[in-house]
Amino acid sequence: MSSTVTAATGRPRLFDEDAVLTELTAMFWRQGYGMTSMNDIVQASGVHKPSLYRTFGNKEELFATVLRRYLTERITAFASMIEQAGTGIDGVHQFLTLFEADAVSEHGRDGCLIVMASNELRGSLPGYEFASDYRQRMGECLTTLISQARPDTAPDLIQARTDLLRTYLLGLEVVMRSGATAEEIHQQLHAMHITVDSW
Amino acid sequence: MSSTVTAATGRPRLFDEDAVLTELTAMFWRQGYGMTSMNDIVQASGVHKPSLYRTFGNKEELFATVLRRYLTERITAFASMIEQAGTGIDGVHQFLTLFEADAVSEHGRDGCLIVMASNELRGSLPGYEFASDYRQRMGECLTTLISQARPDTAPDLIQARTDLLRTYLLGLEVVMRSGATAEEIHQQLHAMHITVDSW
DNA sequence: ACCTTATGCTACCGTTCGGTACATAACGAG
DNA sequence: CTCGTTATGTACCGAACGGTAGCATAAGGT
Repeated sequence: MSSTVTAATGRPRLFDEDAVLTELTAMFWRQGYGMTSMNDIVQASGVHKPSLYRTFGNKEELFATVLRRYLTERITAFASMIEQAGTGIDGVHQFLTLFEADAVSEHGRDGCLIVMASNELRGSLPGYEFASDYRQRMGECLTTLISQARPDTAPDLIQARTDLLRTYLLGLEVVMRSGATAEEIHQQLHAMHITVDSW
Repeated sequence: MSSTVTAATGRPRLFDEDAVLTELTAMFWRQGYGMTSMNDIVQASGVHKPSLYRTFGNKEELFATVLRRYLTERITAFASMIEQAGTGIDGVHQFLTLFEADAVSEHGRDGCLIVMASNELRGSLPGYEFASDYRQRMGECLTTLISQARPDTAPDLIQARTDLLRTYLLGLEVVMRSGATAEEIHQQLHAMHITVDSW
């Protein structure tokens, strides 16, 4: 008897599932959920509708898959920035600079997909439940960063600084998506650099 | 020959245009633009479709009207909060408390309509150009508040504090819309209270 | 009274939406 | 070679979308 893995018989699929998800992530990110039709998705992915439905379920499940994938990648990138930034107060400044570089990039201009989804969709659709998860994971990363900046800070204060920085960054993602220039984003971050100096 | 002003003859309309706009504002605010159909609008307003189109144009123009109206009301409410809050650092704390009271209200849970619109729609539709206007007017109000808090502060620092507070409040509106509890919002604002104390 | 103007309302338009039947093509297993 | 399985692609479905034509009617002005 073979293992529990069933043999993958039948015609192999011609498209790369991961590449398709990457393409569709960019599209949802740009246009939002409601403004992206299944025909748009077919055209962008090059995969015909029945194959999409067989592979990803319906539009809603497809979007949930995209969001899940985006969330893990985003948090990974976030953690990577914090690791790169190093420790001490300079680490926080470094992190803000890394965040800015990401913010003014091509995708950065579109803000955050999770923030966009939680703003557009309420309850009845996916994207909503991802927002609190995103906030929490973001908070864990920032707590690490802030703890390393001033190791002997009281936990309450670390928590407060984490909340401040996190909510501020969420606001910045809104600003980014609403069409701010690179200079404007730079100026916004300057305000946070000054605040960090008082920590 | 009469004057250039044409006489307003004919049957007067039966519905209150302003009341309808109020109702539709709440609806768009809850559901977003894309998720609100014209049939939803007909049902919510009690006005039939042809009357709506005659009065407000098409769906897009109707939404623009709603946004414009919301923007002025929102800024007025914002300025009113700042006026109520008074001067000094206590004034800033007062303002944050007033903001919190508004945030946990029924409409407050839906965040900000402008933020929602600028997140959902990009360029091709209204809501986008309102975002920068909203940010600027919000900034003017906050500059007043912050200038009154510490009258002898350098303009650069006032600008930085304005940027920080404004972007933070935008982030808070995202948090509000993504389903945060009243306690969570209170905790978030605590972080800003602490920061304000260092000003 | 009469004409003008705008109304409420029904029914409908063409288009696009998300989602599917169906026939066929490419594999592995016997 | 045949059979079962899974993918592909065309063509299509009913429903919902935003938007309108048309008509009887109600409220002015003169």
